[in-house]
Amino acid sequence: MAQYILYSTSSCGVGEISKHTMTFSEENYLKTIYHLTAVSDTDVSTNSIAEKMETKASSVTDMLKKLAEKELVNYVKYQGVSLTEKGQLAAKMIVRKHRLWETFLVEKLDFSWDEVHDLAEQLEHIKSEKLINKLDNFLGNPTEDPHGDAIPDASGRITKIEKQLLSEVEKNRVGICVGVKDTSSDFLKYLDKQEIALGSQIEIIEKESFDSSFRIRVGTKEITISNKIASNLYIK
Amino acid sequence: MAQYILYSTSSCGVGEISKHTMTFSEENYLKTIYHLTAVSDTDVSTNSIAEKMETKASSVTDMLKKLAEKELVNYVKYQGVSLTEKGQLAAKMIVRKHRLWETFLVEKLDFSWDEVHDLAEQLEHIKSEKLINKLDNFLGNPTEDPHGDAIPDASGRITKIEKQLLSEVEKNRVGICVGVKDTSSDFLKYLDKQEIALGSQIEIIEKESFDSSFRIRVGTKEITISNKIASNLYIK
DNA sequence: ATATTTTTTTAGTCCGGTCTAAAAAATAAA
DNA sequence: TTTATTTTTTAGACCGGACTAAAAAAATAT
Ligand SMILES: [Mn+2]
Ligand SMILES: [Mn+2]
Ligand SMILES: [Mn+2]
Ligand SMILES: [Mn+2]
Repeated sequence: MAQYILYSTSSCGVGEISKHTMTFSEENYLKTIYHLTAVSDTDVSTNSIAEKMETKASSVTDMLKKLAEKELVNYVKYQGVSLTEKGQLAAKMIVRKHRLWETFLVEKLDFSWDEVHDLAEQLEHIKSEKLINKLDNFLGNPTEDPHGDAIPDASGRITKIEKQLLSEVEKNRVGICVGVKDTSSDFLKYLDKQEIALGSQIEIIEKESFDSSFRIRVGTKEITISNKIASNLYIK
Repeated sequence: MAQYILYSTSSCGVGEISKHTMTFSEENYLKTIYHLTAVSDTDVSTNSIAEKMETKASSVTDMLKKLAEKELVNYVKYQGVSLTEKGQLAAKMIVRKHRLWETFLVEKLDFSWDEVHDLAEQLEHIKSEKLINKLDNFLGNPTEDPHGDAIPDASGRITKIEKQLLSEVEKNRVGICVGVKDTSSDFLKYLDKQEIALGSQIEIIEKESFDSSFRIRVGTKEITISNKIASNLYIK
């Protein structure tokens, strides 16, 4: 009875993963685990995956076994899951595709930043290394997507940009908006309404201690934003 | 016991079909029926679908029932199948997507015409009317794809170009190569080797009656091509 | 240390899409 | 017109990926 204890010993290149073709479902699970790992850095729980994917824990367990069988995750039952080298690389390639497609949609097809995520959820599953590398080139090898998120390069490397949540920045600091944490359409449309975009200059005028709201100057005009807004905006 | 006799009475617009989301498989069946109809114009047989899709007749029968249930095809058992108005429009939209993506890959990403079909087989299933219309615009609303096939417009209309198979053209005629019938990578690479491309001028110098081969001038140079080649090249 | 609650896994079902084998209908041959 | 062949459909199974309900393990509370 296999216990799915599969620790990757040798590393592997991008070429390896593209041989075994993955299903959409497998790709979505890998991507979710990758994103969950990024925030907590510990092993990821079955429930957290289920919650994020809006599925049931039992479905997650099933899939974790399959992914472990394919050596994409380290899975020990009741003890959560983590990505193997191979799994991490595969996940990064999906994220790469997602973010490059988002960039294409905004830069070339004139979509607005709140429309592209759902489309990229489809496009990220198109299987072709050549296509994505040509697309990358066509776009001028961008390092960030329309939401300010880093785009992994063809070998999976990420150049991470130092940025801080607006909510964790001291009064009087002036910075440039370089990213958003929440990428929901609602939030992005709110930012459009307030004329906050990537590249906007933001100055913190006042922090209200009572409700942790912020008085900021964005461009020329002064506005008040809630703490929830401030904690979803990255500045540099 | 339903007999699947579903004749479409009222016509329907593009908006209609985009509501009910189709599976990849359903889309592939529709597209196949569409293409088979184009050549014979009579009802399409179960076996011909199976052959073209490299699947089994029993699988086809199953799917035809489902498509009939959704009023995408007129299906009477043992009597073949045809597309309803709704089904034909849906099929055209898939073909539209396929050919626009092929055009994008060749025109913008610098793929060669023998590489794009398989990729377009994936991309044609991306669900978004807005995306495909924006892509169409980005490409300058092309009317033909890289193989000379007509691209249906947003409402499904096709401007068909008069063209003839090279094999059916009389001696001494001079024409422009405007399309290929076979779009296999092998055939397209052969044409590359012979420096025959869309737009090439072709003059028929001689028809060899013994093996029906052709002596042609393409550009400056003179070459001999088999009847099989000639019957897969369209000229105007 | 024991009982309770939460998390995770297992067992069993379902659905879409495929398959094989066998039955039924349509077509072709005798 | 009867027989043989081909085409098509049905019956039953499998697989991937989801679900519910119940069991088992882990975490928390008493
Ligand atoms: Mn996104
Ligand atoms: Mn993004
Ligand atoms: Mn094609
Ligand atoms: Mn084509």
